[in-house]
Amino acid sequence: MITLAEENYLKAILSISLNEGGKVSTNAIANEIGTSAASVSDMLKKLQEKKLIKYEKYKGVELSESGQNKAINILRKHRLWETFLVNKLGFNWSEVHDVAEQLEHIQSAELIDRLDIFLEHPKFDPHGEPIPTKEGEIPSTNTTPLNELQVNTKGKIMGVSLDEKDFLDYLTKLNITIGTEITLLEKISFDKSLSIKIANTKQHISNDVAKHLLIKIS
Amino acid sequence: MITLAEENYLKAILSISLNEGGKVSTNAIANEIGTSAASVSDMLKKLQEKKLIKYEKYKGVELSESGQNKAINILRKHRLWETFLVNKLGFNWSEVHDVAEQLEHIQSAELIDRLDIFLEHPKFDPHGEPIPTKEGEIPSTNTTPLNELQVNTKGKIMGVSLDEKDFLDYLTKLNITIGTEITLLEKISFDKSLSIKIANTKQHISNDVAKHLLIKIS
DNA sequence: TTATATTTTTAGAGTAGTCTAAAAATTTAT
DNA sequence: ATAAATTTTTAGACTACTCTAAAAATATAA
Repeated sequence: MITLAEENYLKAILSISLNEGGKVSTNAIANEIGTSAASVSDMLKKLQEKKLIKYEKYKGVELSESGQNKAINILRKHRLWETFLVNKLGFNWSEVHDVAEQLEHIQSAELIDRLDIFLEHPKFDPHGEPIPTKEGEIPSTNTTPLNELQVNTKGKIMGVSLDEKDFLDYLTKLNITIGTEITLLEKISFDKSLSIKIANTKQHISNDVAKHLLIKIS
Repeated sequence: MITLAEENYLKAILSISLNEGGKVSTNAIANEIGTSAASVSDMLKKLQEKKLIKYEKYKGVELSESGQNKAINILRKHRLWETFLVNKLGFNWSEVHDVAEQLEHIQSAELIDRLDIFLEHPKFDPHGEPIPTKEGEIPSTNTTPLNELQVNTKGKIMGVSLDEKDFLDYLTKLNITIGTEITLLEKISFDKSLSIKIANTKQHISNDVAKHLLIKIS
């Protein structure tokens, strides 16, 4: 049986390796989970014994096949629950993360199968992130972070790569949501901030915001 | 903050006192939770310190007002989730207990408010048990266990007071469900078993089954 | 390439919850 | 009303997870 703490470690390792690729460091995990490096070191030993990770002391860690399956399943559950909370219960996209973090640990494959059916097999969650399939595939989205686009490129916002209330509420204030058409007007080299056009209105956003906006070029 | 274990103790104490009334014994709790009396004794001290129960050594325990509020809220969550699982996800009434036992611990008042709205403010769960209100009222049902009825009484099954798979599957096999019209034909004094009539068919059930069938006399 | 800084691990300890065995209190029965 | 049975509590120990402080390993930089 897998414990709640173990599930959170697997999830953290998956999340980091999806963002950075390659082996994951002890410190990166500690930072992601909000715990000490010592605790992480301890837990890595346990996960190693359960064959959920491949781990060599001082050399970093990666998920084993069974560990990756478990982690992807948690991600699937998280994104399905977020979809439920927004599409069925009427939550705002900025309000669902914390509750989904609890719901993702509910143990029942049947429940998730039925939830998936009830939601009519959604492909993306309310933040535009792809929902892993039951078989553990994470569909790729073919999008580019806004800050990597060339000036004068036009595109559509397909998703956001950060699920934090303040960020999402700020986007809402800027009239930015999934599906919004956007044009990159200018890149300021000094602070990497961007001028953009949304619904014929010119706006200015920081690089920190832009890098979490996933664009499909049109 | 209240822990998962503490929530389960409060729930157990509420459940026992709803069934038996009066103070609850250490052994009764140990039995309900499936743990040792020693563990219960330990936990009662902690709950006492948090003012969730009124407890005197060797004298039994009852919920404090705040403890009762918390326990009733857990019961409300359990029954709302069971309703969701059956009414929206299509689970059978015999399959929902274990998942609801997990879901009842999700911490979010907003979630439960919205779930209640989504389900259109159900008054009863799939087993006919009343769903406590947000204010902590448990509506009374005015029903009588089948085994306490007099011979030749006619009535309707309004609920069942036991949420166990085997029991519920057996009822389904007997064509017994919420709303079923039933007539008590005969009480066998030897083993307290009963002859009943359902949909013009005569059937025979044990006292153990009958006592969990809640009847409204018609 | 040797010293310094950073990262990671180990050591030792604390909390929450559990257990068994034994002691203490209460209840029941003669 | 005292002995026996039952219930409850205490004592001591174990697991899972966490922490801080110190030691060990690795990476960086003069």
